[in-house]
Amino acid sequence: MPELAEVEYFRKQWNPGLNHRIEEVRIHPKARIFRGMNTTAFVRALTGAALEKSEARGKQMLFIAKKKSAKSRAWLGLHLGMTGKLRVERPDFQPAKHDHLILVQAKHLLVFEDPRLFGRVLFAEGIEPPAWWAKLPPDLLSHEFTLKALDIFLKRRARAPIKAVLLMQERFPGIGNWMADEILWRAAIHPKQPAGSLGEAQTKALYREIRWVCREALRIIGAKWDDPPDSWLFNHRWEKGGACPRTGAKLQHATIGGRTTCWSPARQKLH
DNA sequence: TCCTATGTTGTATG
DNA sequence: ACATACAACATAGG
Repeated sequence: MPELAEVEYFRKQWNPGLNHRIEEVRIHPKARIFRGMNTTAFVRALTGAALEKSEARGKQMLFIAKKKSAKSRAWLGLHLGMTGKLRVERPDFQPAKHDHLILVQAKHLLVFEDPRLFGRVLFAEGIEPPAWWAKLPPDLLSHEFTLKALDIFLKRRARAPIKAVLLMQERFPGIGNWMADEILWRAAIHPKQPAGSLGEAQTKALYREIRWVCREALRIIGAKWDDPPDSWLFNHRWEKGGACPRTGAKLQHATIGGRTTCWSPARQKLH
């Protein structure tokens, strides 16, 4: 489910737990979301610590916790994979099958559920943010994501279809399958077009629509999970026999870059 | 039964 | 070393 805006929405679901102590940590230690980590140290570090703040960068989230009078902090990274969700429950809630991580507080349970287990938990202790957080690529709405940076990346991935390139988190953190399709539809670029073959005007349009879709998705979905208006491709891409909201022509589907892709052949032509 | 699903990663190949 | 493509991961629902 979660791309940029959905991740931001889920991050805020744990806001009721900020500035409150974690009394207990309940986990399914063998769940795949904990792969590669020391769950014993993880539970020990978080138990008794207070949640200070949280941040989201692309599809990654960071929760910071600190024990009273400790110098070092506990850095909890969460990735929601395909089906992860964060939610809050009352303290007497009985965990369900896919609730793999629960931070128990006096007034709330902070729950991470993930049926398909493609999500991931990261953890570190220390004074400085860990490398897996500090080294994330620049936000697409920051000044560091420039037209020039976009152009350089497209030319390095010259032969890959632009749809596949937009899914690369090292340059487009937070973009997922539906956002990539929405961006290409707005920029009138065919998803199969090789990234290195975009002309100057196309690259500019792509840059503009990347920023626009990120901003609007965060505003509409990230805040309250409202539905985008019907003028978006988003509302039509999964409809049976769906039509392009701008041309009225029938939408087309194919697997591109390993993912089901939707586009409007009337707007997005292969050059 | 078979196909699909808003994601990443390990591995093979060029 | 770098770029590209794709199976694999695990579960539920149509």
